Amino acid sequence: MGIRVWPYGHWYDSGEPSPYRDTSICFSPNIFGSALGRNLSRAGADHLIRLLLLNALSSCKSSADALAYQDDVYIFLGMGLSMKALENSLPQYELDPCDLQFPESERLSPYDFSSGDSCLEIEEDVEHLSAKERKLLQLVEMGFLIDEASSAIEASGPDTDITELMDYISAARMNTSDEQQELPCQNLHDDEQPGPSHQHGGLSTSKKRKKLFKEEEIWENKQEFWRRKQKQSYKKQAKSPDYEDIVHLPKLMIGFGVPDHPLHMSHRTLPKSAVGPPYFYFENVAWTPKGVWTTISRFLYNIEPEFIDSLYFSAAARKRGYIHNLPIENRFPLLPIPPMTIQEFLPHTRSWWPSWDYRSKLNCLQTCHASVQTTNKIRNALESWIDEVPPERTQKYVLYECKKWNLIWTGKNRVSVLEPDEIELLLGYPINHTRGASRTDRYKSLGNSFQVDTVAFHFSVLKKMFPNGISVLSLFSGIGGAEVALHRLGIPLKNVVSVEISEVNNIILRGWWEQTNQKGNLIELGDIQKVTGERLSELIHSLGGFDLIVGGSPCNNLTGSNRLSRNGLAGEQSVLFHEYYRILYTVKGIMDIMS
DNA sequence: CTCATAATGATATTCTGA
DNA sequence: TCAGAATATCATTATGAG
Repeated sequence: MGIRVWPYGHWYDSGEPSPYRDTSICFSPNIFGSALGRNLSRAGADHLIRLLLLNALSSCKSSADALAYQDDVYIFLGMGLSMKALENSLPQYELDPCDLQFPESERLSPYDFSSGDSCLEIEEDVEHLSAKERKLLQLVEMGFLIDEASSAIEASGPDTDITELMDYISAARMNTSDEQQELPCQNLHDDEQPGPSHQHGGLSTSKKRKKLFKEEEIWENKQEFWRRKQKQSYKKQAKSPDYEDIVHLPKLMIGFGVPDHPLHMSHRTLPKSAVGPPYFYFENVAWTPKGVWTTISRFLYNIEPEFIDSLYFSAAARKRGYIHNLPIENRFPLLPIPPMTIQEFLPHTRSWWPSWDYRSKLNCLQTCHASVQTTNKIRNALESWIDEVPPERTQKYVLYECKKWNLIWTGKNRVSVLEPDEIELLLGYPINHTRGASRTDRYKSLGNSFQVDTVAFHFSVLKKMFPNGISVLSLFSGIGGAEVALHRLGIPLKNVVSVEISEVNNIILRGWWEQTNQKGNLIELGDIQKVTGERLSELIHSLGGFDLIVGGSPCNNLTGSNRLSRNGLAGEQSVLFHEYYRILYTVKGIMDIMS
């Protein structure tokens, strides 16, 4: 007897007998698509089940978890079933990972069936700095030059106490120079100290220089430190063998085309299985760790991601990848067109904007902003250059910080962070959209949201299709970027089911819904992991299906700004990507049955 | 408890000049 | 063409005040 593999969304409705009646098993359609709905041979099923169990058991967080993730396999256990039960239901299969023919790279770590705990521990964090490097960086941050710091460590060993190392360096300085050299932290305002970092810009001999700022000095040294470290790691790693498998980001991030730009692509053909209804729209950051977009695309019908920089829609950059099955013909931009440069958007900054700050666009709006310390340091560094243009090294330092933190000029030598109101406008939201939440929360929610004009450009094709309103399933809604975009396009919102766990964001969306006098239904669901197939089925039957499924899954573990847990798709928050396509497949499955 | 503040690197990619 | 430099990046955490 063969074993039938059921696509999730069909199993509970079909009434056909299955050896796993209480367990639904779903594979990524691209990997096991050929197995879906077919009767497999005993051997084929055997292999599949083994593969599935191995993957599931090694990636499941605990036996009580209903959901198990692995890049290419997705399992959903039916109600009341635990991993244990699944395991018990298959006693005939000897589960020994070693006798399976996995490629070495996919070999799973040993696991223990009796323990419910995870066997998938994230490997020890990306190897941090070595003890030696840590010491070196510490000294560099104190203002010592890299070369003297590293020779001190070479001589005394990496375990030497930091104060001893400092003594060593000052002693060494005494020997190499007749002049008394003081420690950098104590005195940086006098004449130069010898060292490589002073060769920048050939200014070391200039009498014009009045002050040598500690901040600039340390910044330059740190840059040098990371440059050297990068060089080392570059040498170490040869070119990656699976280079071709990786989705490459386009040089010009214009996707399939943006307004006022020659079209890159006028139409495309989608795989049959991906064609709507419903339409779907997925978003995430463009710059992810290697291979992430390849994986995402594989789960979403191998559709080519559309990489777009919101630079072409506003005064701020926002590089994102979008995977969707919307038509791309006859798109039109949202009106009015917002200001496209910083100077147009913030005219009052013009009078303070130095000529050497060549920026006309802001960088990506993030969830964090610069500290007052940073802006003070910049002011201090600039204030000594009365009536003259600061030297190149100062300009470089200031520009680096301004770009990094999106600082704008609000006074003579004074830079400031953007206000939440300004960010709202830059992202295309109505002003005061997030008002009411704490300042911190506003920055956070806005930093995590869609750029409305960009999304609206993609959604504009829906306007003709749904003149009587649209039903939207909005996953990871946040502050409602998709809803705002549709509303601004003039597409009536018939039903909106918003799945968002953050109460702050829910309040913001609800507030907007009321303020804009929406006539449709707003249904709020909290935790996406608790949205079951049954619940979706109820909703689909009562609302008559969804026209659009939109969502941007958490990017926390993908973005380069994350210093601590940039673990890729397996990371704590970004793993919820799997929920996106689980729900997409489920809804698609249920709607297929209905039609 | 909430809120604000400040300190905390690393990576992938593009650019550039020889 | 290519090595090295330059650039950009939807963040997390500890801490302290109220």
